[in-house]
Amino acid sequence: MTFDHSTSAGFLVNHMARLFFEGLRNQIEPMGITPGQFPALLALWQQDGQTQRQLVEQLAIEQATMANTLNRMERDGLISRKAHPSDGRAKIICLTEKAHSIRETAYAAATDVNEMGLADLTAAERDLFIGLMQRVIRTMQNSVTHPQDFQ
Amino acid sequence: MTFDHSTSAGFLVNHMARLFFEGLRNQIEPMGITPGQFPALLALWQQDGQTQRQLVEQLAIEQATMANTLNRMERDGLISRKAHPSDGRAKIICLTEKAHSIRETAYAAATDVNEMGLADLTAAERDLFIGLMQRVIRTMQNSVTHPQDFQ
DNA sequence: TAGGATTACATAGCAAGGAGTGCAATATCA
DNA sequence: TGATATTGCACTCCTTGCTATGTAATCCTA
Repeated sequence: MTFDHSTSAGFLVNHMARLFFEGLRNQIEPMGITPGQFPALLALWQQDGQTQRQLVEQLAIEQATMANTLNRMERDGLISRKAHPSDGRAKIICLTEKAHSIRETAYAAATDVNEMGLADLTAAERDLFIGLMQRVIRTMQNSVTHPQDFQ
Repeated sequence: MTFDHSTSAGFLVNHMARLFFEGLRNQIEPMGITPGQFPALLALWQQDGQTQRQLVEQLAIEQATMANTLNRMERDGLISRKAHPSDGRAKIICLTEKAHSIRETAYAAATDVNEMGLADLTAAERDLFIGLMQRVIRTMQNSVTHPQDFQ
C-alpha cells in the first residue's frame, strides 16, 4: 500500500492551516497581535466582559490553551482580568483601549487573508468550500462524541 | 463591521486541522507515534535513507521543525542518523525495525481518519473538496512568493 | 588556491495547541 | 448543615509549528 500526501485530506488540511496561520501573522504582526489571539479578540469585540469559560465554549479551544493565550494577551496589554461580580471563582475578561483601537484594522486584515486564500475560487466555489468544511467539522465533532458510529 | 467565525475560511481551516490532528493522535497513540512524526514516516516508508533536506522539501515543513521532529523520533527509537557516504555535512535518516513494523497499521490509521472526516461527503464531493484545497494551497503559496499579486 | 558564498544541520526561543493536576468557590443533596 | 460533586481557573509539561542564529562542510571563483 502507498499513501500520497497530495491527496490525503489530513495532510492538505494541515498544510492549508499553516498557510492561513502564517498569512494572518504577516498581516497582524504590525498591530502587535498574533494569530492565536485573534479568535479571542473577535469574541470580545462582539461582547466585552465575558468569562474564560464563555470564550472556551464559543471558540472550541481547550481551557488550558485559552488560559495561556489570555496570559499572553494580558502580558501584551490587550486585556485585563477583573473580579466577577457574583461568582468568586470566575473572572471577567475586559479589553483594553489598545485592543479596542485596532478593531477595524484587524477585521480588515482577517478579511484580506481569507480573500487571498480564496482568490482563485469563484463565488459559487467559495460557498461550496465553506459549506464542505462546515460539514467535515460537524462530522468529526460527532465522531468524537459518538465514536461507535465509526470504526 | 462584524465577523462570523462560522463562515471565515481561516477559522474553519484552523478548526478542521485541529480535529484531524486529534483524530490522528487518537488512532496512532497506541503505536507509540505522534501526528507530527507521521509525514516524515510516510516519506521514509516510501524511500528509506533520505537526508533531512529531502524530507523538508517533500513535506513543506521548515528545516528547524524537521530537525526537532527527527530528534524526537530518534529519542523514541523510530529512526537513526547515519553519516552520508559522500557529503560530510549531510546525514542519512534510516528507519528502525520498530518503525518498519508499524507501517501497515499506521497506513490504515491515517486512512481511517481521512475516511472519518469525509464520511458525510459523496465520492464526488470528496474529489471536489480535495481539489479545492489543492487550489487554495497553490494560491497561498503563490501569494507568498509573489506578494505584489495581492494587496 | 585562498576566501567568500552556499548548504546541511543543530540549537535556542517563542507561539499555540493539547493533557493532566490542583485549588478554591459554588452547588447539591442526604 | 456537613459531606460530596461540580465548576472556573491556574500551572506544568508535552508537541509541533515558526524565526533567528551558529557551525561545519562544501562549492565556487577571482
